[in-house]
Amino acid sequence: MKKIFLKDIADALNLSKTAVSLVLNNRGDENKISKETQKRILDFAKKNNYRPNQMARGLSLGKSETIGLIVPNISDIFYARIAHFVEIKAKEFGYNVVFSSSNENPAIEREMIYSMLNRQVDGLIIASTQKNDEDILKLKEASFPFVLIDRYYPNIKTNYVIVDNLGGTKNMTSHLLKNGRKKIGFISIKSQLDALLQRRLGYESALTENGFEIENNHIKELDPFKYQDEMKGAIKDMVQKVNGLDAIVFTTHYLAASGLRELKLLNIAVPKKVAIISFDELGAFDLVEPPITASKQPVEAMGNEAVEILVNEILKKELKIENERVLQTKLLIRKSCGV
Amino acid sequence: MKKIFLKDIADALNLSKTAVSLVLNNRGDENKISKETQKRILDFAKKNNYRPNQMARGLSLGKSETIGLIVPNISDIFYARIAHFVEIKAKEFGYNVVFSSSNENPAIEREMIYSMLNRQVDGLIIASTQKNDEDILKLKEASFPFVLIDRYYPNIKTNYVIVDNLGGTKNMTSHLLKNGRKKIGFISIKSQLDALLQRRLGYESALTENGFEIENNHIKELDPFKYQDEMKGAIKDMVQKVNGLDAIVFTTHYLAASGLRELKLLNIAVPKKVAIISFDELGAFDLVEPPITASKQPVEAMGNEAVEILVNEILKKELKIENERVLQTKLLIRKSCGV
DNA sequence: ATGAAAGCGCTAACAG
DNA sequence: CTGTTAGCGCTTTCAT
Repeated sequence: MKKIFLKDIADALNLSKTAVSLVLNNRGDENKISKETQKRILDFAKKNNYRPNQMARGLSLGKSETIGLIVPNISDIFYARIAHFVEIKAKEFGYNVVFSSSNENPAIEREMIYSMLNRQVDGLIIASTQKNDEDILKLKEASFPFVLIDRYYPNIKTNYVIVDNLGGTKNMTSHLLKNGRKKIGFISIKSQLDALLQRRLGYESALTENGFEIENNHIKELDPFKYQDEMKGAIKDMVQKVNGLDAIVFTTHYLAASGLRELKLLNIAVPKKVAIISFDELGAFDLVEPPITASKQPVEAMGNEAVEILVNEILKKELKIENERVLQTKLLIRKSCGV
Repeated sequence: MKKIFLKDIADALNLSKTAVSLVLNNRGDENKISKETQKRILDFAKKNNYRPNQMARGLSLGKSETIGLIVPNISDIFYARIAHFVEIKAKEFGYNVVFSSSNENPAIEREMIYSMLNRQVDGLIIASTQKNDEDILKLKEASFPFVLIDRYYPNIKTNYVIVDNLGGTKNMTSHLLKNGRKKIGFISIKSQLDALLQRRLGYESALTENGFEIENNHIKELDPFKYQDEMKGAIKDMVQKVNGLDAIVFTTHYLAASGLRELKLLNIAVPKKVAIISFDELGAFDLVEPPITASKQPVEAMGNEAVEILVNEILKKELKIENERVLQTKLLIRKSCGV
């Protein structure tokens, strides 16, 4: 594993660094370097396991062939799966990926954005805290290639790949209604995230369109960092105090998991007494008792499209086409809403 | 967001690049640069949002302040959680992390190792396919800082952070025995991974030490990529053909999930007829019906320790101390083994 | 067809 | 205390 440099191979072969560099970058023909010389170079490089120093290369070229991925939390299975597909697709295009978690903290997100810029990533995929208008705007003004994923800024025109949150939740709520539920609760996270707002709107519009009232005490929005503690109270309130509540829409997989946990502890029969339904799902939602009906997000497509848009953006430099993609979720019907 | 360089600030302040560089790297005092000059530099840099180009810096310094993480699959919740803790700890030490998935393919793993070396990562954390002795040896010979995580090479002396697979599984099997199970099956993945071998040994030693025979038809090792298809047959074989089999040890969380799925489809009562127990767990194992008893891996400690060892290694350069850590799993007793 | 030389942005001897 | 200079390893223009 002794390191060998461009110069070493030029010296060994009695050629100039230029020739070697050109050939190694597939520009031999184009520069009319004899087939034979090319072969000598290629062979020597392979034999000695030549590997260019990417920092030097990057410095010279002004690019790193790396893309940055910033998510709220890489250990959330949803973002882990996004990362997985981003990685695969990025690799197809020859890019590596560096990742960072913002932990929903806009200050950290900002720091991560700049840290990645310093490291000369060629582009950024961001599942933003959505409290960072300023930096997103700066990226945009600087024409730095980036695409928002999962969460976008409704007021800023950017590339993004998101999901139809309103439609998905409306669909979920309608499903409950179709199954005869009359008093449907809604448990979400207290947050400014547009996705969460849309999910609430979806829930509300399904109710309204079906002739139901929106009752404020049917709606709970929990603290993002204390939802586990608050869940029991929320469930008690809704099921025991709000008379006859017979279903709950959960806006995230972890809320649904937590909610089901509490329902079980409180000995409330699901779906008999209360039906539940979840936006997005955990790996084992089909094994849970009862298996939870959920709107599944198209993670693979999200990852793929984000990378495609980004790479497109990186390569086109100036001539940008803004891409705004809204993908559909898919309702997986299981037992938690009754038969 | 106009980019500003070291030279720009030197020019603007009528100083040399040296002075600026020194001050910005906190070596102002050490080089006896006047407090006042230092302040001017710092202020100007902050005001103009100076951010050094890390590729240039890295090239010059011969390091990147980045560590590489190679795992089989970042979308496996186990590795996602490892990645999460690795990231947090790395950040504490000022390192970024780039990740790659090998998809259990040693050729890809090799490619990723070299790709990361090219990108001048300062160190590597690898959950190896364990079929890459050659490259691991090369890293070792080259004294390149790295630590193995989750999977190690028993025959190669390296730094590693793993888990007591044998002990964990032995513990699990004993737990079943203590609960009165007499005919315990074992479902694993067909693989050369030492972890899996150890888990089998743990199972076997628990049986032997308690005076039970090891029956070959109580043991199934499924194809890593087709285990879902093979699971039904395995379960049928064991439960319906192997007379009176009353428990199954699963060596991974996804096997347990898949196994439970099939047991349910076959209408086999868990734990009444067959108890199950899992090595490691999925997020919702406490919600599953029945909640699955599982040996939980200390992911946070694994990630933390791997980074600590690695950083230590990176900074100490020559003077290495080999660290070999074996952490304990924790048995979470739930309902799937009977009361 | 091939090579010399400058330059990417930063760090660090060394000299003053 | 500060500045000059060389150099990290690679690419690329411009001569030859």
